[in-house]
Amino acid sequence: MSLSRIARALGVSVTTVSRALAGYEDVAAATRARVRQEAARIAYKPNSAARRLQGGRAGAVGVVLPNAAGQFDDPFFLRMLSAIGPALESAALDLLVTCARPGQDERHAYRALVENRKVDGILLARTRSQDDRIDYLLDQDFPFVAHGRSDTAKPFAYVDIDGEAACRAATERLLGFGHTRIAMINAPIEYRFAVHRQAGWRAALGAAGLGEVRRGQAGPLRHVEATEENGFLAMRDLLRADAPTAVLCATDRIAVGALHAITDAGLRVGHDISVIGYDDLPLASYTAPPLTTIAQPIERAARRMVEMLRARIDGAAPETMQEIWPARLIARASDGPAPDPTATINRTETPDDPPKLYPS
Amino acid sequence: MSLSRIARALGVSVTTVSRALAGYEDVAAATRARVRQEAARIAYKPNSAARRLQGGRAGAVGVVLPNAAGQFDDPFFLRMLSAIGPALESAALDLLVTCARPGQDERHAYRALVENRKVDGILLARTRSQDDRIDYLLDQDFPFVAHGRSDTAKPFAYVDIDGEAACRAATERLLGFGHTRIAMINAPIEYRFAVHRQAGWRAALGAAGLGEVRRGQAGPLRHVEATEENGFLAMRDLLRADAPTAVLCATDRIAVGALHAITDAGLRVGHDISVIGYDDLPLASYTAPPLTTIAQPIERAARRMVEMLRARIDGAAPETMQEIWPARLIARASDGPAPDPTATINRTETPDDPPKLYPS
DNA sequence: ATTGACTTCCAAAACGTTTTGAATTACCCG
DNA sequence: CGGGTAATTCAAAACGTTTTGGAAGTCAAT
Repeated sequence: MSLSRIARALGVSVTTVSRALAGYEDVAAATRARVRQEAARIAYKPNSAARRLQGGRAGAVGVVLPNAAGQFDDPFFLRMLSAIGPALESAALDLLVTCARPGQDERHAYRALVENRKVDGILLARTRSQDDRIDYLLDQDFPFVAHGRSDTAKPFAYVDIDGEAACRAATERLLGFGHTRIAMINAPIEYRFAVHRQAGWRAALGAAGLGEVRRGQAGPLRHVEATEENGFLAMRDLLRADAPTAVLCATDRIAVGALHAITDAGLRVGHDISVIGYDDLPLASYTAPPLTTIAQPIERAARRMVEMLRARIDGAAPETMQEIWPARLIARASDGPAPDPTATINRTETPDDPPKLYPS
Repeated sequence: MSLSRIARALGVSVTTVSRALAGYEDVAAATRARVRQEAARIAYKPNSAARRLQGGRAGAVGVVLPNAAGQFDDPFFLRMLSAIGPALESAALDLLVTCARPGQDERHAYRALVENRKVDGILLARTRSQDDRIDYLLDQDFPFVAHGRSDTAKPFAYVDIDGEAACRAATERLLGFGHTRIAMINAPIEYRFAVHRQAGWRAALGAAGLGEVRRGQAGPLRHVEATEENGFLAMRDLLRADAPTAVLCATDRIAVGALHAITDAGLRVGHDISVIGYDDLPLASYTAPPLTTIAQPIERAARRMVEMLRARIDGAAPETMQEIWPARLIARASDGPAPDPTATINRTETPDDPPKLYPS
């Protein structure tokens, strides 16, 4: 109704209008100007459905949010979205968001996106070692970029953060403080990021001669879906069973729960027990005490993922699009020197000297 | 390429295939069955662009996320999205997400959605009293549903939470504890929810005979964009200038910052100063101490908004789609009886008895 | 005057649906 | 056997764009 309307008003053909607006050289400068002016006058906006139908491209990119506790409700996804949005906009791509519970729902969501040609490419996060979604997309030869690695035969494009190095550094920091019983509360091990973070932690323990990591030994280990509540429960359990003096948490949300369990037990975070988180949520500066944590450049990674996806959509090969970026430890007040062993003995009782959160 | 492919394979017309799959009665049962079978065999999926072009509908709904601190990064939006997603899916509508900084960017984003016919309707949240977006959409007669009210001449569809009643109840609770200097750290007053929450707080103070709400009087008041940091700064300022014994925070994120400022000053939350938040983030159970706060049924509201939007898209009038739902106070441990006045006098010094966060 | 090269324009096809209006066939009734 | 009704099918148009493959016109060189 609209290109044709301009065409009619000006007495030229639809083709000419189309090409004038697209800036082709084969339309006279004068005509182009007239077309442009009329288009502006009636505030012409191309119909995106028509454009897509003709062009064979959806002009959109898809993201499927995992709709489950510890997943989608994680601020992580908001940060990703907030960076993806503007990056896509500058590429004139729309962002199609779907929600799906991990499992069958999720497979269905990806199939719907691909098969109905609703999007030209997909961004996905929180990769798993064995990842349905990635297997499917590789199998379909559909352009996608992941945040995180996965175990696959064929290569695919990803940006990942080096959680292994980061967690190794964090653990070494704790070792440097003199801790010898350093627990980890990790996310479920099927997530690839959990594998890496755990590997870093374990490597640091091993290098320090605390290699035999078994229950009751140098490195007690728990796996939970990453919510505050699960962090709380896991920490409470650790306090009962394993008596670590330091805990590395796979996410800040876990750490928040852990902090709570520790204070709840009458222990002082940063004195009796050190805690290090991962994510550097805005919140992390405002826990009690402020959380030492690991910051990842999520926004920058997301922007890079969009760049990669555009290249993939244009047919570029994924082999050269595999990047691993460093994370950075942010030292705050939730960790510190290992406690004097004698002080730790009666740790289950309320200490005589109650916690003083912000020593002046 | 696809309806026609089935048609060719079966030796019938495209029309017949289309109508068979759509379930029209005017195609013979036998034919319908054959078509269905062939469609299933080649895994036929309609091309959504073609469908949209023909139908004149976008088959999608838009959400513009405000990309600014204290806004988009608020878990509030994630909760909304996670409820909107499934609700739309059952209506076979896509969700188009755009990010935009409030201001010119934002206007542009809404115009793009409407003018390029990318969506059939829009959902928006965090309404302002004078709201560009709403004015524009009303002016364009474009279907939309808001989370929150606004000052407009024409009626529009919304679901809102009764923040006024909730904040009035929360303030009354504090009054019942014997507090007489009850501050509020509110979000910027241009947000409609801030207006309501403030009105509830003020009404309760007024009814208690503490009506003269002025600086230095019964109800010190601050306005900040809703981040932890701003909550922290505002609370610190309040402690210096106004010495309230209780603080009502417009959001949990503000409350988290406020808690921090209070403990930082050597005061005990729930004893020296009571704090009540608003949102009931998952986090709220895991602050120190656990936060008394107000819970809103965001997910249910979001689902209802989708229902309304579908009706609006189908042409229903907005007058009957204006609902205000109650919120609910969740009592935890961050509030309690007003402190003995004599104890409050030397509140700026570190108390002899340091805070004990979790009294047994 | 013819040829060739440019410049400028356009008709028509294509993308994959849905809808409209009509054609064809089959059947029953008088 | 003619006429009407019902059941089934389909050709064509429409949605709004982009692309393809010329066509028409102009100009300069031959």
